[in-house]
Amino acid sequence: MDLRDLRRIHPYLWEIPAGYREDMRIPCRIFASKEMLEEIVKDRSLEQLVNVSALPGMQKAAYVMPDVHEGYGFPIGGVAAAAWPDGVISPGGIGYDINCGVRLLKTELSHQELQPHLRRLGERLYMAVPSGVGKSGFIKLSKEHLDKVLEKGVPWLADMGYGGEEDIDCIESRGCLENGDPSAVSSHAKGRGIDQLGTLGAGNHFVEIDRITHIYDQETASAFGLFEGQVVIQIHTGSRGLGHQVATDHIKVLLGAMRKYGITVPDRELACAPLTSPEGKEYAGAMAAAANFAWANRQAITFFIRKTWHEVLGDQGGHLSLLYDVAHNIAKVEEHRGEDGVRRKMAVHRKGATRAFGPGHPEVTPRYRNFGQPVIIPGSMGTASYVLAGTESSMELAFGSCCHGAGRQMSRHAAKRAVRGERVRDDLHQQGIQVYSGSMAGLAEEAPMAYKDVDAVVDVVEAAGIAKKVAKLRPILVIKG
DNA sequence: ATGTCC
Repeated sequence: MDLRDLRRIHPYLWEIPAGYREDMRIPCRIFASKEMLEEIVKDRSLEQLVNVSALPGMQKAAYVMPDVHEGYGFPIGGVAAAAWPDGVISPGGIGYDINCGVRLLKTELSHQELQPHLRRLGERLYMAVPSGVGKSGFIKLSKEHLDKVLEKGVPWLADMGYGGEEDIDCIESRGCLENGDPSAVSSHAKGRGIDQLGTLGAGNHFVEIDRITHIYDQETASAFGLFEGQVVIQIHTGSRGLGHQVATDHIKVLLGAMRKYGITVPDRELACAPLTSPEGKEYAGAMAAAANFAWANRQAITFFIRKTWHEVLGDQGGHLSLLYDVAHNIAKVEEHRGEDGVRRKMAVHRKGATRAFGPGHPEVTPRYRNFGQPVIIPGSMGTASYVLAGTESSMELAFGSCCHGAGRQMSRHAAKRAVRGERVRDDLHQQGIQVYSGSMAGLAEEAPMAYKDVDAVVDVVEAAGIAKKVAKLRPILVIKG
């Protein structure tokens, strides 16, 4: 993509007009500073965005966030909405890690209070939350109970003793998409997932203990229960092997089904089917089931973190309450205004993008409704993370969405060539950050240098008006696959 | 992201 093909709408919003390529149905919009855009045009992410704008039923505009980079079919950091019921659903717009997401637990302790216990806590947490590719967990589910997880998500797991109503209330969609369909999930996918509840996985997934170093918005922070110096815990993981297999299985089916519906796409990786077709509904049901599994996974990890926390800290530890749990790889049917200003149902695909509903939205729990939905933005290892709040203007500017993290700027391969894992670990230790990881190669792939500057990414989404800063976090201890 | 190639 050439910078000259882009029109500047605002200082932090750019557009590729719908006439740029013949098959575009809607324009493409990019949230970025000029400096970021100069980097973004270097990979294929904007070509991929233009491809997305050509899918049947696309509404208003296809968006990318400042943390955008190339992905499978759709760019990571992308948001696109297909009209209900005439549009399509595309697994490439959701990603292989269905409902990859982040939750944040609030502690009642300050950094100083935790410090004497940190080493023991890190060692114990590393044992309590199994990490690494293919690792299994401590929960033994029967096939019948796995189906319950796939169908009912966190509310079922909470009934089994792994959480409470106050957790459910602070999860996007209350931890359950109602169309979760266990019968659309292959036995192969179920076999991969059955022993993986309560496991972290690998790659950029982590459990991280942070401290709040800055409050930007005192009123919202108080409503969210956040204060300066507070220790908080982030959990970043998804649907593990189960979600990956669901994506693999259904992409194959959809590739074969497109001809039947007369759909042509500019890239095979955009395989899709009409939302109301049997194949589209089957994928949507399987995706929802995998999403429910991912929420249940983050809930199970929360259970084991709470258990470990209390074992190490006793009564002094206090309660670990959930701030919020956000999905950043998911498609959901929501109501939004189209380009004509008329509200209609759409299947909003967010791939490496976070829902950021504004104040007053009925989908946001009453406890936060006056302030906007909490949005959790994890940085790369060793860098800051943020808690943001959704804004009213995000609803109009980007279907109520914002960025999801720092965003890669270096491939995994390039990162491994550039730095050794031992060096990354030692550098983090120098900064006072404890690292527990079973894979030095994994640490190299996730080195801070492999990621964009999260501070700059968050500054752009705030300046563009799609989220506002509430709190800044700095890492203390990180557990990785 | 992923039992990182059936």
